[in-house]
Amino acid sequence: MTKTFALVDCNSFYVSCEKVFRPDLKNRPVVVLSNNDGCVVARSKEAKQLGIKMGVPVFKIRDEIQRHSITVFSSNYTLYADMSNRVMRILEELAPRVEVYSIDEAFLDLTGVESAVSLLDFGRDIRQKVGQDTGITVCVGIAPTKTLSKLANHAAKDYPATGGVVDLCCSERQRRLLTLYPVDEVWGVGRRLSKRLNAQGIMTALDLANTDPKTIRKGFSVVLERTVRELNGESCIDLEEIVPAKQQIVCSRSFGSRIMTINAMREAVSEYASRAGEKLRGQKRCAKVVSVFIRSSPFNPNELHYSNSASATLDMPTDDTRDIVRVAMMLLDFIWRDGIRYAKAGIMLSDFFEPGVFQQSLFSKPVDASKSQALMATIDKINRTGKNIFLASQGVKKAWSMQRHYLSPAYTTQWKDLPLVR
DNA sequence: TCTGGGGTCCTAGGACCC
DNA sequence: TCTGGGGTCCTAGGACCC
Repeated sequence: MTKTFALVDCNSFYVSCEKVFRPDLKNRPVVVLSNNDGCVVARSKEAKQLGIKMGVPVFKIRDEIQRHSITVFSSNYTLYADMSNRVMRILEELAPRVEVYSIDEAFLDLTGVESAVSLLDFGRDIRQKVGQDTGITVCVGIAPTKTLSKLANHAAKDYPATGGVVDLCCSERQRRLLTLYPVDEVWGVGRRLSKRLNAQGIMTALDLANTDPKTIRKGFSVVLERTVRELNGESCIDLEEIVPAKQQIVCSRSFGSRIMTINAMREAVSEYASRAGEKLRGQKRCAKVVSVFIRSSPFNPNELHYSNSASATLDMPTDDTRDIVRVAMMLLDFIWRDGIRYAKAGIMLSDFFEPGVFQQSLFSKPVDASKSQALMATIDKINRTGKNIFLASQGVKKAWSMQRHYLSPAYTTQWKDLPLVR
C-alpha cells in the first residue's frame, strides 16, 4: 500500500513564539539570536524581506537593526519548548501517528486518511486548529515519502497561493516541483554533497531523482541512495514514533567573555557537568565515559588557536553529579594550558547503561547507590521549581556566563511572568 | 570587541583474531 | 626475503539535520 506522510513545520518558529505575546510587533521585522546573542537564528517575514540572512553574526548587522528598527530577542528556550509542546499535543490529537522531528516540525503518518477526507482539507484543518489554539502558523507538505513531504512543505512556504498546504501525492506534480528546486535544498543533501553533485552535472532535485540509485551508492553512500529512491516516491525512511534513547549527552557553551584563569574554567566546566548530569538522570541512564573539551576562538587570526579534549572511562557507570564533576576536573587539569583566551568549553557523556544493570568486576567493592540517588533526585526536584541548588565548584558570580541582553519573559512557565490583559 | 548548541548516522582504517 | 583471506570490533572523522 502506498504510504502518505505529512510534514508540519512552524513558520519562523522562535519569532512566532515571541510575537504571540507581543501583538504590537505584528507586521514588524523581528529576529531571534542564538545563545550568547551571537548570530541570527530566526527571522520574521519582514526581516527576511529586509535582506537579513540566516546565521549572520549580529555585530555585522548593527546598522540595519538601527535603521529599520528591527526588534531583537535573545533565545528563550523555555518559552519555545513550552510552545512546541502545545503544538505537538494538538497534532497528536489530529493524527493517528506522529513523529516529533525537531522543536518546530513533526512528521505525520496519514496513510489511509484519504479514504475519509481529502488530504488537502486535512492539511487545512491542521493549520486552522494549530493557529487558533496557539497563535502559531504552520505549513503542511503531504507526499508518499518523507523526503518529498519536506519538499512539499518547502513549496507551501515559498508559494503563498498554496495557502500553506501542498499535496504532492500525484507523480506528475512531483516531477514538476523537482525541477524548481536546486539539489542542495533536498533533505539530506548539504553543502559538501551538493558541490560534488554539481561537479557531475547534477544541479536540480530532478537531476538527482533521475540518477541511477546504484551508481549513487557506489560514488557516494547508501544514505544518498535512499534519498534518490525517496525522490522517486519509494518510501525508505519510516516514521519513528518512539523516540530512541540518546547515545550521548553534550553540554557546551561559548562564554559571554573570554576565560583566562583555571578557576573560572573550573566553574564553567562544573556548571556544564551538572547540567549534563541532570539530563542524564532525566533519561534514566548512567554513563561510563566522560569527555571534556576546551578551546580558544577559531575566528581570530591574530591569536594562536588552541583546542584540546580528553576522555576517561569510569570503573562503574554513574549518574551522580559529584562523580561527573570530579572526573571532569581531572580531565580539565590534564588539557589546561596557561596564556590562552578560552572562548568555549563543553562536556560529553557517553556509553550509557540503565541504572543497576551494569556487570560489576569480580574485585570491585559493591556500591550502595541509594544515598546518591536520593540526593540527586532531591536536587533535581528543587531545581525544577525554578530555584537553584548547585555545587560550590560551579561558582557564584559567573562572570563568564552567556549574554542574553534581549530576553523576553517566561510568559508560559512562571506565574510572575504571566501576560496580563488590561 | 563581537561568529550557537545538540544531535545522528555512515565509512574508512587500524588492531586483533583465527 | 617472503608476507593470505576473512572476520569483528572500535574509533575518528566526515557528512548531515534542526
